[in-house]
Amino acid sequence: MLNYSTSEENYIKAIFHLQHSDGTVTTNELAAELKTKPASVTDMMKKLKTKKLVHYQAYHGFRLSNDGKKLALIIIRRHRLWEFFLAEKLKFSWEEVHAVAEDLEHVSSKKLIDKLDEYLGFPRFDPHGDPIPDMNGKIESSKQVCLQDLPLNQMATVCHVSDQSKEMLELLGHKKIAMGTRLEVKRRFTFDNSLEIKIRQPRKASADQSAINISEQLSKNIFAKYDE
Amino acid sequence: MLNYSTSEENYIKAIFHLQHSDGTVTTNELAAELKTKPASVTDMMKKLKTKKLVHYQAYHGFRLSNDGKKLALIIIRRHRLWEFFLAEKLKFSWEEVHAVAEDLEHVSSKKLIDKLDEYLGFPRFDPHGDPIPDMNGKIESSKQVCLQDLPLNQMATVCHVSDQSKEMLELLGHKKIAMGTRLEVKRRFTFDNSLEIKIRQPRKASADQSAINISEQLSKNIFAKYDE
DNA sequence: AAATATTTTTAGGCAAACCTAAAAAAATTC
DNA sequence: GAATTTTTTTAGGTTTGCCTAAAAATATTT
Ligand SMILES: [Mn+2]
Ligand SMILES: [Mn+2]
Ligand SMILES: [Mn+2]
Ligand SMILES: [Mn+2]
Repeated sequence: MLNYSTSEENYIKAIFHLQHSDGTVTTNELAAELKTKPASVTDMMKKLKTKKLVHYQAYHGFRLSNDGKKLALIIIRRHRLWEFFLAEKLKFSWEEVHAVAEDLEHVSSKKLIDKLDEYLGFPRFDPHGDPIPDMNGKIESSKQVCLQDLPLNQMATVCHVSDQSKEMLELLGHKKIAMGTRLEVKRRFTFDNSLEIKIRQPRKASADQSAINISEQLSKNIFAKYDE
Repeated sequence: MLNYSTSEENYIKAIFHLQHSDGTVTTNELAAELKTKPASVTDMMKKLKTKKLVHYQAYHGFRLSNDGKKLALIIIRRHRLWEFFLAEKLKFSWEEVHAVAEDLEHVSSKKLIDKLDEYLGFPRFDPHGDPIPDMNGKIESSKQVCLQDLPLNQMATVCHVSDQSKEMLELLGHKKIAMGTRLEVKRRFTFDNSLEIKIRQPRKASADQSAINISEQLSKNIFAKYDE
């Protein structure tokens, strides 16, 4: 595998994070994620396409190729191992590790990362609970939990609904929740254990991100997997 | 202190390494050190001058300003701490650490480096025996040794001659060795403990780098300090 | 001190990664 | 399905860091 610039790596990682199962990623989404302009994204997509890291057709979004996915997992592996090192060994606090790892992840020596992994005792999760890909890019799929058990602000993808009654489906339809819907819990009200959640609209960058409410009963029947 | 690019940092560090006591550094020297072209060096010197990191006058070489020196010591601190980490904790071999540290040194979080320093137990020397600057940029001046005790290929600066007789000075003059001469020992012959040394010509980039021979008797009377 | 050789700078260009503004395509609304 | 809005791309520009070739300054020889 060749060597990629910091910028290319940041794009690849961002696409990986935005892209889920099915998903193609849009120009505006990626621009928002990377705090850059849509025109810059288009430039970069053309380049990444010639390097065969993404599938891209003008005006129709893009997704990682197999090589692109492999690369993304390498970068995520680096990132999370460094986060673990910073928290575990250097006693950085939980919230500080990300920013520093954002730079360290671009040091590309494979030997460095594999030795670091060994030194740390092959940790399986980073300080945020996200799984660390192994040497072969294998990543533990994070467990599925019901919405009640989801940490606040943890983006997750709906993957299971335990009650499939007509009434339940009616409610889900109304709330615009379906299999594959990506959401995060923004607040938990202790009075009645109701949740305030935000649904991430696919193919809409900054569209109606308004929060909706979920009763405890409903939340216990919706299961989701943490997004990476 | 502001943030500098990887390229700027590499230039600053290279100037520091080439510049000794007195010394101004020349365009060709720096170009050779950085494996770049003289024209690129001139471009960068103009920029570093406007940033007040070097004193530079066209056609008359350059040297680091006080700020430039401070920055150089920060980068060298990072570099050597990472080398120590790689060798000591990750069990990298002696010769492997440099290349990796060359990248890690550009991750600029001060907190990262200070915590790393603490984690490593405030080491005073890197795996090559070079001193590690402390948090304030203070660096231990490396000890002076006679040429016999100098490790092979360790660039050093002549700083003392114990025998000052006419005969000795005549010989030194002939061999073109003087106070401040920079040299390195290339071979040691076990038969008679004579040394083959190379003298680095100041203000001449790739000039007559031919090796000369030094008898054991002479070598024991010449003292030098490791260069950084 | 002239002539010659070497070193350094200038001039002009290129690639990467950004940007703004305008044009084109796609999606949405009427 | 036509009009409007939104998204995406194109066109053209900037900065950084590099390059080659030519010109200018300095150093060395003769
Ligand atoms: Mn990054
Ligand atoms: Mn993390
Ligand atoms: Mn470096
Ligand atoms: Mn070293």
